[in-house]
Amino acid sequence: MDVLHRMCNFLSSTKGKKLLAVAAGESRLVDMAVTSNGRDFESRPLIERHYLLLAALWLLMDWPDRFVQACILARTTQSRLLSDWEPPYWFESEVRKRLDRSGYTPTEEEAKHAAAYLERTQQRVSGKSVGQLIGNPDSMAATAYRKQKPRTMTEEEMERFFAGIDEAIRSKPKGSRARLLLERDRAIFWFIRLTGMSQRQVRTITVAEALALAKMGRLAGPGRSKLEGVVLSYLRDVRPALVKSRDNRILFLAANGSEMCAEALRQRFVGK
DNA sequence: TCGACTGTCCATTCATATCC
DNA sequence: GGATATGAATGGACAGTCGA
Repeated sequence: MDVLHRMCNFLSSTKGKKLLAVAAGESRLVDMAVTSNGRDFESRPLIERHYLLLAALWLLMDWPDRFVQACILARTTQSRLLSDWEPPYWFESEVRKRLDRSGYTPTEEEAKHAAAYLERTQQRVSGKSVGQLIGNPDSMAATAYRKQKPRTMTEEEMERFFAGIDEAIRSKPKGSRARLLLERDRAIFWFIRLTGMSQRQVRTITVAEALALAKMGRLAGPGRSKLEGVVLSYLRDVRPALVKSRDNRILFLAANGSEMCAEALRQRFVGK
């Protein structure tokens, strides 16, 4: 009962919404929007509770095979399922044993099932998508579905990309942390686009170096004035709200005021 | 207003691939 | 072969949200 209650809450949370989607898709439940506004299970409308309960029951039937398969498809790992509570042994042991992805090597059979699921749900079958589903995009099993390297974005696609970021920025309240970080991301993207720098160079470039590059760098014409505009507006509107120490000379800062790590930068890119 | 809770951001760690 | 990039798993910190 404890697990069922926990699953109902988990499925309605952001971290559990992918698992809920898989449960709805696989069980042929009528898909229904569940608001993730921090409410607990008891305070949700009856129809939502009914839906969540059905999804949780479906997942826990045929324990543990169905549950594990759904978690793999939803990329839900043991740490998300086991954090912040004390699960019963029967639940914890199976979850740890079968959903701990560290050092995991997927089989061809698993890749085949993942590809079939992607096709069934009308998603693109690629090395990356199959690899993500089976937990290791670099595995031999996933590589078999790999096609060619992604091409470089066209100018038109690039414009749409930046328009998307602008739209996301406008959707956030002025002065909010989320808006601030999006504005920083936009500056980073423009900086990379205009300078062609690697992510490592962009992470470590100082304010002085960036200003020098913008004012007298190798860029010519509109590119240079655009770069200068990007740097100056970032320094005026965004960086002062992120910087914690006056001694910090790094241009692009993480939300905590320190230099961004490679993974953080990559995650921001991938998320866009 | 405040406390509980959720969601987001990102640092750390490890494994592997790619480039020079 | 070393340096660097990429990708995944994990968990802590903290901002945001909501109800009492």
